[in-house]
Amino acid sequence: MTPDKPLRADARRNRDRVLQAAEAAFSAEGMAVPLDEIARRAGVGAGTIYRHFPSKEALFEAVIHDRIGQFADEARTLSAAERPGEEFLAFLGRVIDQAMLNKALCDALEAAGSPVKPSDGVQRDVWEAFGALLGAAQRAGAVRADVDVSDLRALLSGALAMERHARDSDRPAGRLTGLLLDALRPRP
Amino acid sequence: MTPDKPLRADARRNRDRVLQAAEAAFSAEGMAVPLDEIARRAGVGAGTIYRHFPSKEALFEAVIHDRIGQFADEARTLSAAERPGEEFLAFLGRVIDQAMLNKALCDALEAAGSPVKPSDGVQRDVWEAFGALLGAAQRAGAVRADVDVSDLRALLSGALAMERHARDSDRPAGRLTGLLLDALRPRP
DNA sequence: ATAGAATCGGAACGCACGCCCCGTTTCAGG
DNA sequence: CCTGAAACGGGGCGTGCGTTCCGATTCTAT
Repeated sequence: MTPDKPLRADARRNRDRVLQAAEAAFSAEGMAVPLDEIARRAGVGAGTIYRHFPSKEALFEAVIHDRIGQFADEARTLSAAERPGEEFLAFLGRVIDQAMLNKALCDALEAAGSPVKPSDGVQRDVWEAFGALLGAAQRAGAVRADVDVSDLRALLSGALAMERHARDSDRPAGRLTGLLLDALRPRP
Repeated sequence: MTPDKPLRADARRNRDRVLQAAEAAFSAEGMAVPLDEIARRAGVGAGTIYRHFPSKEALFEAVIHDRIGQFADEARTLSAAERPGEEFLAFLGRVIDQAMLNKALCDALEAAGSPVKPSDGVQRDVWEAFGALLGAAQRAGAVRADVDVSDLRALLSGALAMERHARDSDRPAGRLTGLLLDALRPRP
C-alpha cells in the first residue's frame, strides 16, 4: 500500500479543481451546498469527486483542515505569549470574525455535536489548542476560573448565532460578542 | 364564509388528536419532526392533517400560538411591574429555560429569519411585547441603553445555542446565559 | 501506435420529506 | 333507515440530496 502513489496527470488536475471549487462553495454556503453544485463549478461529474474523496464530509474536512489547523497553531503560539489573557480574548474575536466571513468555518467550529467522532483528529487538535490558550489566560488571571473548554465551544456557538442575527438586522457587528467576551473576565 | 362552522364529530375528534400529537412531537423534536410521524402518532393519515391545516407551518403555528402568546402577555404585564429591570432579566432566563424544555419554542423564537413574514402576527406580537419590557427595563436604568429588540432576538438565539451545548456536555445549565444577561446591565 | 488500465461523467439509485389525490368509510339529517 | 355529503387514509407525486455504477474516454508504458 503506497500512500502517495503518483496520480495520473488528469486525475491530479481534477482533484485540484474539485478542492478549489469546494473551498469556494463551502466558504460561501457551508455544508449546505449540494455536491452536484461543487461538481458543476469544478467542471467535473459527481462521480469524479467520489473517486478522490470517500464522502462529502471527507471533502469538507480536506478543505477545512488547513484553516482549522492554522487556528490551532495560533492558539498554541499565543499560549506562550507575554499577556495570554488579552491575547485570548482578541483571538476569540478574530476567530468569530473569520467565521462570519466563511460559513465553512462556522460549520466546522459548531460541529462539536454531542458525539464527537474520536476519529476526527482535526476537531480534537483545535479544541486542545484552544483549551491550552484558555488555561494560560486563566493562569494569567484574565479569565474566570470556572470556564472550561466545553464552555468555550458553547460560547463560540452562541457568539456565532448572535453575530448572524446582528448581520441580518444591520446592527453593528461585534457588539454583543464583545459584551459576552467581556463577561468572561473575572469580577473586578 | 362562516369562520367556525360546527365540525362533524369525528372531524373535531381527529383535529384534536392531531393537535395533541403535534404538540408532543414538536415539543420533543421541533419543526424537524416529519409530518408522517405526527400523523402516525395521532392515528390518522397524512391527508387528514392537510384537511385541517393548510401546511406544516400552519400546524406548527397552531400548536405554538398559545404558548408564545403567554410569553407576550407576561412581558406586557412585567413592563408595568415595580422593578421592570430585575423582572426583565429574570423573564429572559425563564424564557430560555422553557425553550430548553420545548424544542418547538426554540424553533419559534429563533424563527426570526431574515425575511420576517409580515403576516405572522404571532411573531410580531411577541417581539413587540418583549421590546416594551426591554424599554421599561432600560428606563429603569437596569439595562444598557444601546440595546434594541433585534439585539434581543440575537441574544436569545445565542443563549439558546450556548445552553444546547451546555446540556450536551453536562455542564451546569444557565451559567453562560447568566453571564450573558449580566453583561446587559449598565457599567457600574 | 497500441493495449490495457486508470479515470471520467452523468445517469441511475435509494431515501426522506412535504404535499395531493381519490377510492372508501363514516356521519347525520330527513 | 338511507342516502348524500363530509371526512378519512395511505399510496403516489415531485423534489432534492448523497452515493454508486458502468460504458465511454483518456492517459501512459511499451
